[in-house]
Amino acid sequence: MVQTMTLREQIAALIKTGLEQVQAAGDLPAFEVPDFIPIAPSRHDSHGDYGSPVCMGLARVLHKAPIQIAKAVAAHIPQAEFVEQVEVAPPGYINVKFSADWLARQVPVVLAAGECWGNITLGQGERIQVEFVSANPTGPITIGSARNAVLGDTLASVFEAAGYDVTREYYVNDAGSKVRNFGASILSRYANLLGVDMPFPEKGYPGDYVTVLAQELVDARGPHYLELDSDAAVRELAVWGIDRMLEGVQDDLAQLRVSFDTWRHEKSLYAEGIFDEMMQKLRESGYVVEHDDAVWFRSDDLEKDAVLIRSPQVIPDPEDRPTYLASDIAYVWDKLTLRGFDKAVYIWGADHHGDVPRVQSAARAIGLDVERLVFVLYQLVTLRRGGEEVRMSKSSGEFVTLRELVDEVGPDPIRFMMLTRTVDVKLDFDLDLAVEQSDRNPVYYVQYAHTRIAGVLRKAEEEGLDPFVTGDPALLTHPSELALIRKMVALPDIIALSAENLAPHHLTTYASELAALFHVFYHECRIISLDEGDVELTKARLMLVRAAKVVLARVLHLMGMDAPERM
RNA sequence: GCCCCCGUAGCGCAAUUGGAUAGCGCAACGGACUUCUAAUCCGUAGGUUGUGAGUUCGAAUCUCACCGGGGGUGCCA
Repeated sequence: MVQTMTLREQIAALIKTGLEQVQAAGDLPAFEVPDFIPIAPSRHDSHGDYGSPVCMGLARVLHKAPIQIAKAVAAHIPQAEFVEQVEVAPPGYINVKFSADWLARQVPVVLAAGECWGNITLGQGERIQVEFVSANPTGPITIGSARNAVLGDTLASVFEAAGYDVTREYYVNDAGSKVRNFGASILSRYANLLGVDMPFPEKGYPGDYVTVLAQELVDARGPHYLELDSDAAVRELAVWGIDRMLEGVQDDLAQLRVSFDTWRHEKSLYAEGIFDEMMQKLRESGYVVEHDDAVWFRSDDLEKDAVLIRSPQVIPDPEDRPTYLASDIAYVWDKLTLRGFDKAVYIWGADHHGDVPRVQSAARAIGLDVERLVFVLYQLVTLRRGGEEVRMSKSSGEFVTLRELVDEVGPDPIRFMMLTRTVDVKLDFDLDLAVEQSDRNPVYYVQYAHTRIAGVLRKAEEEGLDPFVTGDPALLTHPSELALIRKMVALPDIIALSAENLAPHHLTTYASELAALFHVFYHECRIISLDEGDVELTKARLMLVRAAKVVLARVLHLMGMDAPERM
């Protein structure tokens, strides 16, 4: 069950019709109907459920008071099943109030939709690729990447719900000098373990995990790699090490309930000739210049040129060739042309914001529509322990791994905390607070609502009632029941909002509000009553809480969280 | 030097993207369990949205300047 129009869109359509009809009827002079009609949920009950200030904007063109325009328009807004009343409020709002009957009747609709509740057709099957995490495979996943992982995965889920055909991809940076340093780091540790002195590379990776890898090698292969030519050994060990790290990355992310459809290796862009194809294109169209022992990408929409590749001669082995921008351009070409995605979404830390114009400009240079590139830049995570900031970097060898954190607090609190804030704000991750399992942690508030419903349904069964009864929705008339349903029917709009604005944090706000309305309802209305006169009401309310449970589970699952039956 | 992000109640953050009376959670204070899980609910208190101008019917939101905090970038030029 997929909704083709969200409530917001339906209301916009009604008002649009009103705007057209009022002119056709000659009640207002001719004017151009705006293609975007602002509609927002009302913040006060006296304003109905949704309101639109569209007539305020028309006051100037029509030289009339907004309230008069609103009245004239409102008179031409057609009837709709879900609308009880269209009201005009000063200074010129058009407010729409939902019909209570209609709201109650949405309960079985939600139940019928089940885990599909909230799905919309916004994306119209467009193929969208979300590339995220893509951390260098030269070490384990850190907490810094956790925000990326959660944002990317959740956004991908939101896109799926919004009707896109989604691919989750991890880009493996397995070419270039970092990889060589990684291999050399392993070799040096390996040699040391075997009692052979070998200097540690200047830009090597000092973390303990490298020594662990080296030990593994010693155990498995003995001194084999010392017998090889050291270049060959480094090369072999780099490939082996990266494979080993990727296994760990995949595993760690799985613990956070993040997984990928595809893993694209940077090296394969060279092996498949995509890199050469792209360079060829750029050369032909004159975007490439060579000077100072480097190849530059030159474009009028960049203030400065950007380094494409460090050495002008095309060296066959990408590991010997620090490439800067070039791989990224080949990769865009791969995404949008060779593999035919309609859109490519990049989830990047704000420290990469400088790369955005370069990639955009390069995409334009190879003839791609920049609108197809979507960048989500999030502010970085700072980690606190005991009130003190923990600096992290793989090259310093000091960091807190995702694995450690997940083992300690579980995936749900991490996911919720990473999602709560907008991407624009820096995230302070307080390890002490994350560990704390108390009501200071809003995660449990939402999950508890789900658990409570599960408890009620179990209780119903114990009392000999059928928890899956179909009741009469018309009996659901209590204000707290209707408030809960109002929130339930808003989910499709929340999904649209999150997808359009690349803002998955709306899900956490929504989940908390939904849970709050359930808790209020729970206090004000007894669900299971064994009184003879309450038989029908009990059925109706069991049906309502079951639907509420469906919506809570849906939004929790969209966020990649568990919807527990017990806590 | 230039670029990006942030500044909203004591603290941490929202505000459907320019709309009505700026919300939520912690923390504080006062209430509610012989009841389907109190990890809950109800109430009280807390604000010149960093400062100053501008844009307009209307600004937390857009523009400019300044003040604070964070991050990027500057070898060619």
